[in-house]
Amino acid sequence: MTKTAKKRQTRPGRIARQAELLTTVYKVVSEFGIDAASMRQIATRAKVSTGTINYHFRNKEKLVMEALQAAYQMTLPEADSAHTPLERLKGFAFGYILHEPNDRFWRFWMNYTVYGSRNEELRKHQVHWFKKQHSFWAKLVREAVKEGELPPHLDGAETAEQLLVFTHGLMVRQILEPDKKNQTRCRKMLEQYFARLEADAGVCKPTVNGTREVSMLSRRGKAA
Amino acid sequence: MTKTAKKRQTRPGRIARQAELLTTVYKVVSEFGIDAASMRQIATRAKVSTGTINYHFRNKEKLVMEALQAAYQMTLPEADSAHTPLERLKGFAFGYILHEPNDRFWRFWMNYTVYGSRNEELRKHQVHWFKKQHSFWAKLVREAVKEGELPPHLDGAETAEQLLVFTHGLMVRQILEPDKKNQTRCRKMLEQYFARLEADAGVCKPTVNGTREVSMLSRRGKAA
Amino acid sequence: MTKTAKKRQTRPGRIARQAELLTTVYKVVSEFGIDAASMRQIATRAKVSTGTINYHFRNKEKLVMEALQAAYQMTLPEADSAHTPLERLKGFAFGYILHEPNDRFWRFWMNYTVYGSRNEELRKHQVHWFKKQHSFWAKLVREAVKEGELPPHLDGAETAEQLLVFTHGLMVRQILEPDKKNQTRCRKMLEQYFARLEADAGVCKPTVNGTREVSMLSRRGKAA
Amino acid sequence: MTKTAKKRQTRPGRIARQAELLTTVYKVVSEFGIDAASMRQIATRAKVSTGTINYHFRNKEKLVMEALQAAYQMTLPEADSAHTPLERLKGFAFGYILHEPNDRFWRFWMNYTVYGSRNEELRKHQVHWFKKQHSFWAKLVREAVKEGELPPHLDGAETAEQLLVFTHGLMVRQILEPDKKNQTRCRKMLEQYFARLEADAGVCKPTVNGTREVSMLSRRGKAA
DNA sequence: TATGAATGAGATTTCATTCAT
DNA sequence: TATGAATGAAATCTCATTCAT
Repeated sequence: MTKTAKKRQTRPGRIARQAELLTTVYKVVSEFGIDAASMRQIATRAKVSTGTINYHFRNKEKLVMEALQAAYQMTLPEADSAHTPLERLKGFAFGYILHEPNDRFWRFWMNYTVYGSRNEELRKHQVHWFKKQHSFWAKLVREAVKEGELPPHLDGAETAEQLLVFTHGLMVRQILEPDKKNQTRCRKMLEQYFARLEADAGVCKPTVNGTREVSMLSRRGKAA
Repeated sequence: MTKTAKKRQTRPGRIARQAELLTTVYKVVSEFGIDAASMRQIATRAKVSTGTINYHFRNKEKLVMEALQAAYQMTLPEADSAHTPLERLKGFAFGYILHEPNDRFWRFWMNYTVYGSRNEELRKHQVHWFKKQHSFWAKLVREAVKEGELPPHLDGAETAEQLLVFTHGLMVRQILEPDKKNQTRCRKMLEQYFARLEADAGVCKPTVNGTREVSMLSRRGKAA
Repeated sequence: MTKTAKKRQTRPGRIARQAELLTTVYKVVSEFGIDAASMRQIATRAKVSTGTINYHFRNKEKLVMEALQAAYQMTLPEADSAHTPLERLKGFAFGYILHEPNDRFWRFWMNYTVYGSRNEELRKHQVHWFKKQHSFWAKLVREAVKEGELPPHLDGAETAEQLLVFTHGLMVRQILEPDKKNQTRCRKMLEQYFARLEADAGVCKPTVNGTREVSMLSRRGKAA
Repeated sequence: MTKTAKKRQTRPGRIARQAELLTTVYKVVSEFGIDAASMRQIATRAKVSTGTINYHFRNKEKLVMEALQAAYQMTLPEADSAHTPLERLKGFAFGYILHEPNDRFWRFWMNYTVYGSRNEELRKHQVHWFKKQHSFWAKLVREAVKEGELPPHLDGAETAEQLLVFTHGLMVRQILEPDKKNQTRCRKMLEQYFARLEADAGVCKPTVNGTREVSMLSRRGKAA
């Protein structure tokens, strides 16, 4: 077989072309799902030939994986400063409330995730990005705690994970009913989630009153 | 030719045959996803011919819809008594922690849900069942409140919806990493969720006044 | 093989049932064509099971053949008296002008004819009926000539055949454009055809003036 | 496995390939009819894969339509000069007398026409070509009248239409009985048709005055 | 690099027919 | 007689991928 991985050098022009392509992939997949998005459809929409796609990306699977990668890179790193850690965390979390154009990303993400349940390579890939996201959110939580925006007893990793679970749940909810009304409801639920977090999430593990006091203190400390 | 009349065994009757088929569908779809589950594969696994499937169910879409219906009917109505409302609610919620064999149902559910984002009929179908589930959980919450198992200020519908969102999020999390360790972590998160719920989720909607002492105490402590 | 032609006796009740069935066949085929008319569709429309059809008629081909037979028998033998031969001939010929419900018969006939071009048995069958029709029309022409309704020089067989050709052409024309306007035009063409026939078709073979006179005589004879 | 790369020969180019394919379609359909001509059969006969056909033509319907188009373009425009208008008209009309290889075209045409009775798009297509043909014949009739080859009272459009009807009828007749003997008979009928046309069809539309004595005489005789 | 015609496997679906009841 | 579930072959069409240009 001539499957001897001809490593292609990155050359100028090539990158722009590829980025365009990946954007198309991500659009088409978000609309039709991975299985139903055909290479021809993608090629047509991207205004290249099918041959070109298979030339650049070995096959469909690789193409989709690279598209996820690119999508993540487009979406995630809007990590600017000029905002407090909590504001930034909220910014990311509310990104899960679907609205043009970010819903495309999440639709793609959902398709990819579910598809991953029957393709180990894709799943690993997805987990990799999930972990990155998780640790980033955890860091933000810790910073927010340090700056007194969140109660001090909150564990970064744990709080981040729970928040991620909740936001993923919201996404499922919105995919189930993608109308405006439901989006508003979901936004409210997320606001409540944060309200509870900021006010007092001390109940979570330490049901003893001792810890509770700490929580109260922290609130007062904030009020002071 | 080997056309030596393969004598068909006495047929198991229409209903039995259909139930068998739907079980197979649900297995295959949970493993491969809706698009990747081919009619032939389903037929082979169910040991019928492809013609038989299309004879009973008009087409793939209808088949999958009926499979969901059947799966729901198998899974949901384990609404026994002999348990308190909260126990029963927990029972349902912890059903979202994947473990053989119920994980199959949820994998199927996830595939169906995501698929529904590009098939209005399926989506409607899914929403229908979601609403049923939601109102059932809401009822359980209200009963639990009435019996003092949950804080009095909790709104049935709202609490149920938030819980559903969280459990759906847990499901996504488990599909992303379907190993034992993660399942344990998810179970813990759900336990914490309930702990918080039982103890005091009073921040969310603090509009109620003075019914449950414990809750109120904690509030007062906060106010102090 | 158990293909030992179980000759089924004709029993009361059976005939009515069969007639009903054949009518349905003929309706369905006229709408969809022979290939596209499925046994299931016919069965459903006739409100019997597919098994019943295959029980009565060995297979689809036989079924369609019997349907033509039945259709011919329904359509053709409206050979009453109380009309002059020419009137009756016209009656048959104008039957080729499509209008509910006789158009169904001709649509069926056309499908059958074209289908016959790749099925010798059906073709033979069709030819058989065509010949019957032809000789009947020829007889009517001869009678019309005898009674002075048509010019004396007309040959029965030949005139009938030409008329049949023309009417078949009209049918094709009407299938091509099945609107009212075209039907009217076709009717006019047929009227003209008859006008020419009655007036003087003497030109056809004998271009000499001699025969022409005869023609004139016959007309006068009628007027006298 | 015998997957030993069957080297494809250098491809004959898009247009050549398509023309080849359409010729095959037209052959196969003329033999088996539209419904019975399977894509696979066509593919096999054309020595391409089924994929190739569906790549070039979207689907069977489009394929058949293009085949008719191509067939028309191959058959019709043999409009040379060096012949008088009447000769050319006769040339076209006698084209309806089936004989290799033009019978293929007419078989195809008949199948297409009948099929059109249940497919509006095909029917429209067929009507379009019919109209073209009709206006061309009408023009020839007018030219023939002008040159004195045909009686002056003949209306171009009407005469052409009647002639077309007759020839279509002859085609049906020949499909019904496709043997030599019948072909000869049909040819004779067409000759007679022309003979009558050339001599005097003055009865049809007696609105003209006095040009052709014979015709007028016969009319007067009738009036007397 | 890029193209797009060509491929052939495989997907869904339909169909005439069989046969246990 | 009559039924209708079951069959498996075959039909149409789609798809990822290859490869000569």
